[in-house]
Amino acid sequence: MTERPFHHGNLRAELLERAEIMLRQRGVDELSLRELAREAGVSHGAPRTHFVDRRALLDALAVRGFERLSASMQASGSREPDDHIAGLTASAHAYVEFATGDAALLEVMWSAVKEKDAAAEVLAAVGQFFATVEAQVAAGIASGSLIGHDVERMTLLISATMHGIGAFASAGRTTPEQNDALIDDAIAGWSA
Amino acid sequence: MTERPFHHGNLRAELLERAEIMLRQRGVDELSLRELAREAGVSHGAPRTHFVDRRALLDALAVRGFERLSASMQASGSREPDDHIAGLTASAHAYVEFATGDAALLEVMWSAVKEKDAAAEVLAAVGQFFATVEAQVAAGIASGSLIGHDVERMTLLISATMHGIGAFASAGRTTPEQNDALIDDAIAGWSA
DNA sequence: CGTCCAAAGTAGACATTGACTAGATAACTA
DNA sequence: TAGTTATCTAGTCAATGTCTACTTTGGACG
Repeated sequence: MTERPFHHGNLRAELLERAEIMLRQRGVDELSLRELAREAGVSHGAPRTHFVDRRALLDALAVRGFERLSASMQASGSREPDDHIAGLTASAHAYVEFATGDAALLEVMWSAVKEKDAAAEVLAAVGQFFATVEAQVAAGIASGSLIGHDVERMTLLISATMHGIGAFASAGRTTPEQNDALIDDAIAGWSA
Repeated sequence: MTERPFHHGNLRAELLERAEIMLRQRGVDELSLRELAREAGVSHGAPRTHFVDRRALLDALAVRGFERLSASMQASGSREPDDHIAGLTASAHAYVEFATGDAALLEVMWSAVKEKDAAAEVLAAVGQFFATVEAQVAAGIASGSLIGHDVERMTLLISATMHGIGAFASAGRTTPEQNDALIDDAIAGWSA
């Protein structure tokens, strides 16, 4: 019988880890701090040391989520350094994949951004996300393969469309094949 | 002192009414059945007669929401019976307006659709929503002012884009002027 | 008109949860 | 080694959703 030590040693990380899994399996509403603590084998008050309240945990999850999403989109997009349209398409695919694979987390992410007094780290993380898209859009416009003069406007439009397709996909309104088609249609409409 | 009668007489309607307001003011998380009952001046168990559980109330709100949204979009869209592009644009504006004015409700609506075992009435309501968009899209394609051969595909794409713009708008990522510009840009890309 | 019944609402209970507090314990540091 | 601080425990509290047994009301029906 391994005695459980007083100090967990890595509680914060484990809570985030387990929370992400629980989120994926059961959604935000079922995410309970106490249950998380139970699973991690600590007392119900322990999480408070690392997260002042439930929202702080969700904010931390949101930040991690945006980081992972941005990284994934950047990786996908840069696999085709010469064809910006293909890169943007790959990036959009990555977004939609994230939206279906981690629907609840994505909700948490945008909902954290939406909060009246959103945390600074969350805003920074969204900023990084938009910056990722903007870089690809800017490259596309600069190379002449994307229409539109205003980079910011195009970035918003493309982000919004990705977001919408992802939302429908995660709502089960579309099939994977339809998602691909929608992404292609969308980007085709804005290609020069 | 008006004695409160045992029978409220119209509790179900009043609960929905108050819930919608509370949703608008404080979001889903703050929506409490007990508080609703208190405000309506009934006991905490009374709502159970009309809504088996919290989710049933949210489902009912979702249905009402979709009905109102669909009606609003239909009204906006049909104000320009000859110009289908203008009609679609007006319809999109109506969606975004709904998204900003009733952000929490819209969340409840899509979240109700997303539920594993979504209620039949909810699915019917979403169906009506999509049918509304589809009618406008079909008219646009038939008249030759909208590109695309596949009505369903175009309906999904346009719905998703509206949804995305609405989401960003309600998240405060865009200004009203930007919303207008985004809608115009999007539809312009798909105009023949 | 009186009786009976189903619908509507009451009131109390229960488990669960997020939040807060005081105190115990371990780890680091000077 | 002593003191300080971060970490965790355990107890408490109010609020909530849900459930159940009971009461009240309005209407249908003989």
